[in-house]
Amino acid sequence: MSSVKVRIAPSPTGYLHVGTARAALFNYLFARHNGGKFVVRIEDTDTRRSKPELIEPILDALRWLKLDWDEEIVYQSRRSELYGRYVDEFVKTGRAYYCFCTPEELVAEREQARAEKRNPAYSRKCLSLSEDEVQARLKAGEKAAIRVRIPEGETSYDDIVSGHLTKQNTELEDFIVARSDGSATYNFAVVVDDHEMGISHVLRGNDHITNTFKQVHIYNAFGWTPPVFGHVPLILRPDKRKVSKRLGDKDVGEYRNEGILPGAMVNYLSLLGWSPKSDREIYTLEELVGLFDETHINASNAIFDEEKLLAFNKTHIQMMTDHDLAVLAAPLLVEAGLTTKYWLETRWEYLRAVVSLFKDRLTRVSEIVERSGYFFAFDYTYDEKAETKSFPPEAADLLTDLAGRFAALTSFTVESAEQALTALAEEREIKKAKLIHPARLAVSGMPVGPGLYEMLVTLSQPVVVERMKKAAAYIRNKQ
RNA sequence: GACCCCGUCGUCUAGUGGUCUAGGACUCCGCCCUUUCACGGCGGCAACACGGGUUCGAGUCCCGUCGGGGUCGCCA
Repeated sequence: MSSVKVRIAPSPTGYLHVGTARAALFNYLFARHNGGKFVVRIEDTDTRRSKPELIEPILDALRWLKLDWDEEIVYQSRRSELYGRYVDEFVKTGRAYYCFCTPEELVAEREQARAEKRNPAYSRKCLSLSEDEVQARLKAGEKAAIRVRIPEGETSYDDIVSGHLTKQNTELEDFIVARSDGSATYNFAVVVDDHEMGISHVLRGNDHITNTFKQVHIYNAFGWTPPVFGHVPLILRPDKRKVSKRLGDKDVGEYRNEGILPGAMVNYLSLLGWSPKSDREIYTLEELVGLFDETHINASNAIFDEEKLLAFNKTHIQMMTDHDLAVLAAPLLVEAGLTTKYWLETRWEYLRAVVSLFKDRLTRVSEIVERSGYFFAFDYTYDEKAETKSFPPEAADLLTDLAGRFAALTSFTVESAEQALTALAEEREIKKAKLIHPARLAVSGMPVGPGLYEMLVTLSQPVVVERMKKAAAYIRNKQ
């Protein structure tokens, strides 16, 4: 495939949602797989609705996903002159015409059409205006939008995903290509840009299929060769509606804040509407680049299943090295007030050991905050429910005894700690559980957590001894 | 409503006429491992929307029905 160039064209009217992220991913994978270019174009032709302050968050989300782009970012808002030239040419050559209908009139027409169960297509009222009248009204300062004149016939193109698609031109209607303020609308600007930028393939959501016919018509009218189109299936909510910010669907940034790994998001998204045709599901971005094949894009819409995203996240966390996980966990722990940046930096090995204990137990990286507090401070309270079960009166004596034995160990290791505990249980003829549960609660305040002995060793001998003695005193005090 | 797209377990999917008593993953349920919670291992529940064709043979091809989604803006 020669000179592949694709683009992701987000509109800064909202944050990056999963649908756009997935489209970006497919375009990125397609470009990288074929040694082509992946560029970003900001579609902000609608000055009223576009919010410049949303551009950076969108780019940030793209960077976070590691979908790095080539070349300079193109802003449609800075290319109005270019569109204007083509619009003029369109009008001059008779492929478009002035329309003096006001938005209010058009809305009224549409409403009436719907009420009468007719199709709400434009009436073409202004198409029959005489050249003289048009010029006179323009000269008088009347505002006019510009509409394409759709000829009779049909428009068709070959879609990578859905095959040969055809639409009768009567279904297209004379859509507006330039607003009455002279600015080009989406369907026109997109064609000019994709053509000027040398875009070879357009992979986008199938909610654009209707637009594609309109755009293909413009390409044809200009005598340009359209890019190859591929309409990927939509990502739906569990209620089967298109994902939408309005309905409260999370954007990529929110998933990021919730502790989702970019690799997990990319991996999960890659399998929504595409398949490597393999039983394997876990891949890195690099592996996906190697595997991506646009002919394997599905045609049917997919429901976004957060449960499965979470499962992927869990797996991707397990795939990380202790060091990398520690890098992610550190700022979260500091932010939560559990420790300080300086403290962690001077005790990196400790952090790494702690993180390692939790690696197989985290669904989200952020969970480490609420689960590992006792590794950084001895200010926790004992879990109430666990206390009634694990801190019976006799536990005080047992903890004191166990603390003494731990203190006496010359080498505090997983093996020696377990041996000491086992020995005590045997001597007292009690189940090990009678020691394990109180010990866990004493040193962590929690009924659940990492393996007891690993946890003890990581906390260190003096800390463990101190905490067990404190717990013993606490139990006696309760009596 | 019109037009367009789509239709395999609850969800994501494999399946390109016979190897399908339909495979994998998530979820859920058992068992093992572990005297915690997980990880891991093993096993289980669960689907070809329906009806006609075509064919020796259809999840796979064709048509229809039904169902779902999308679009119908001087938004993108």
